[in-house]
Amino acid sequence: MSAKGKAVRTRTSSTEIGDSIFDGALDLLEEQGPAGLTVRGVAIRAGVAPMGVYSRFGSKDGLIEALFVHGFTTLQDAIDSPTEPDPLNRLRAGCLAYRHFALSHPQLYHLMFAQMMVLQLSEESLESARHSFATLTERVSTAMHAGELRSADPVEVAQQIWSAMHGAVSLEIADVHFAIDREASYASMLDALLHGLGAATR
Amino acid sequence: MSAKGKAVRTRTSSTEIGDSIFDGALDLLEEQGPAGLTVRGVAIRAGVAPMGVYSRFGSKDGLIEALFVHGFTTLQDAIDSPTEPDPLNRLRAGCLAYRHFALSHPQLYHLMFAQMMVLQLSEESLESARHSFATLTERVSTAMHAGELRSADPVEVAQQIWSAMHGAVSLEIADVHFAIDREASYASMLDALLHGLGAATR
DNA sequence: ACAGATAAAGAACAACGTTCTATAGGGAGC
DNA sequence: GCTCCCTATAGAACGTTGTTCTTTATCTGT
Repeated sequence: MSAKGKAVRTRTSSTEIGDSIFDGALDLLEEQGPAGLTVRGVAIRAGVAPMGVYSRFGSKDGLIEALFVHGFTTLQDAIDSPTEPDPLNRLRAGCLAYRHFALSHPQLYHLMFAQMMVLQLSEESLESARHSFATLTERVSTAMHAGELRSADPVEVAQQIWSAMHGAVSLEIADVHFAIDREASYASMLDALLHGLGAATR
Repeated sequence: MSAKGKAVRTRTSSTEIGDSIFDGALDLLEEQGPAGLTVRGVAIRAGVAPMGVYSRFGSKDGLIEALFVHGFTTLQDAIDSPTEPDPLNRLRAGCLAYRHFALSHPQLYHLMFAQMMVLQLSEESLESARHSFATLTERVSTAMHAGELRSADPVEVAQQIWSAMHGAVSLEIADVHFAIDREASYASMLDALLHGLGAATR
């Protein structure tokens, strides 16, 4: 309050706004799910005005799109991070890391795939999803060349593996999972599929 | 308009309102996706007042829950409908019917799983999801008893199959599918998994 | 036929995403 | 350092949404 009784406007340094909003959105999303992602809620969390979402991300959808890209970029890193010398083991470890990412960020993972049917996504954003798929395909291809998986179109095989992983973690984070040991169930499904694709029994 | 210039209220027979709203919601959902599912939009489509959603379904969420139950009930029928004499073939046909259902009702399928992470669902509604899973488990169990799948906990195995199916169709209806022949890709993944679970090579 | 309960229609309210208006930060020029 | 102007920030207003409240018509029981 100023000496004249008028409210004093505070103003955030413009270099911090984008990050504050993005971090606030990420936090609110995991804490409250998609219902927590309101423009006002994010702005309050970030300590800025709601208009900041529009100047920085263009719209609420733009903010969601930024979360989408961040999610796929992080997912790609997860698939890519294992460094086992054996190609099949490296692929498998990447698949385990996939689940770990999803379970560590359940709401973000859910948003990434849910928004594909909802949001009008830019080519650039879709590219981030494609990159994570390409990383998986590359790992599959390497295991094929090493003779550890039956030779086939690596894209087709990667699609199958991705489908299985996505289905498993989606049901798991939604708590629609009736198996007792969820981690073992995921590993077992993965091994059954890899075996069906030509891997030696694990 | 009455002779006195006052609008004449029309009133729908109460036995029709619930069905009109539900059918309107189902149509709008498939035509426009979740964004089309507004209370006013559904009411207009059904030719009733928005308040009808509340008296019949309790809330917008209640309407969505009715769609959820309808979806899972229909999905269960799809899994259950094949009558092939051979248990493994019957299971496999049910899995193909699963995909057919999802592709025929992409938005409904998406809503069914998306809402699991969003909606506070009644025990009754969750039971409809469990019933469709139980049907799949039963089919798995029968194939095991016939010696066509390796003996294991049928729940665990059904969970794996469901995960793979769910992942595959989810990515397919979201158009995140890089394989050339999607139907063949699904069948191939299914067969690889069933083979890994003990089925003779198809 | 009449009365009362209930649910249907229509209006109003609070919260939402978005756009508009007022204000302050930051950079350029002197 | 000071002034001016542009831009982005905060705050307010607007249209749409889900929901609740009020009015009105249907339905049931006597």
